[in-house]
Amino acid sequence: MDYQISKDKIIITDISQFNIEHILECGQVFRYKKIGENYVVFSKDKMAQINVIKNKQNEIISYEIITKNTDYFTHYFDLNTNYNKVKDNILKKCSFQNFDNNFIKKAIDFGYGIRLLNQDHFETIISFVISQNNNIKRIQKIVEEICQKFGTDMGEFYAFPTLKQLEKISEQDFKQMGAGYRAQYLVDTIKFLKTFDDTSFQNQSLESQLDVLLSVKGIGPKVADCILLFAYHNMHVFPVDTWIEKVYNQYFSNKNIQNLSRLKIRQNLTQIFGEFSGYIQQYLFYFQRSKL
DNA sequence: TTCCAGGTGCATA
DNA sequence: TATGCACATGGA
Repeated sequence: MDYQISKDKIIITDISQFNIEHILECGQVFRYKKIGENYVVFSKDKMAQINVIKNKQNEIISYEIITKNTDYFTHYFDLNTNYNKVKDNILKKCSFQNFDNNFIKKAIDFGYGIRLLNQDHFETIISFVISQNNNIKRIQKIVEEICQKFGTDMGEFYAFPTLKQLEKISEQDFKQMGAGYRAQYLVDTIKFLKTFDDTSFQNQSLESQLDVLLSVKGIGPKVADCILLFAYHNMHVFPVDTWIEKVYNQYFSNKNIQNLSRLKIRQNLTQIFGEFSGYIQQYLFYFQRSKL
């Protein structure tokens, strides 16, 4: 995708491939604020303000990303991927499978401008442990409180805590911040992160990466998939949560075979979408949730 | 009051 | 291997 980058600003004019509302509100990230039509997003110890630029007819013509960390947010927003090609490839997969792709088209149209973010690894791991059996508003609230109470004061905002800062948080602290029964999972996860070698993890196969993540008490198949998708940008995974389960039962499943296990649903969907699983998963999740 | 949310661990068969 | 239940919390 085309974009112009300078010292403290990135300008995006291809608005078919970038829609900040859809990118941030589609459920992949929890640390952002909406200010009018503009957004501020926080990642690790960095922030970016995304301004919507309109013409006289009140139509969006571009976005500007204001940040001191242009390189970081170029990668964060996945700006070097062409999402028009991604969408074409998803639809090709459907036709190759001789698949009724009408609702897929609808979901992709609805979520136009979604991009799969490259989020901070540890922040994503902690956030998605909190996410289990929880709703997005509460997840956002808990993550924000963790930053405010234990992260470094950056002036305009609080950074996500470093590993050293995370180690100081007790199970009782997490409970006080509303984590509920996940508090002990969080403490266990942080203990795991102390011995975690992120570089060697990135060089492992998907299968062994899943093994590593699933060995942590509190990380199951769905959270592991979310971590691999949203932190490590692995598009071969298909996180199946309650919304994707609904999508599957409504559109994909043979009406005679209802209530497949989430594991089986994941198998079927990754078989259809292969290396584009992560992308289509996000469009479908956002589309299904919008129906409420 | 009950149900639900970007589920998981554990006991049981 | 698979199924069923408990687990915190707050909003609808």
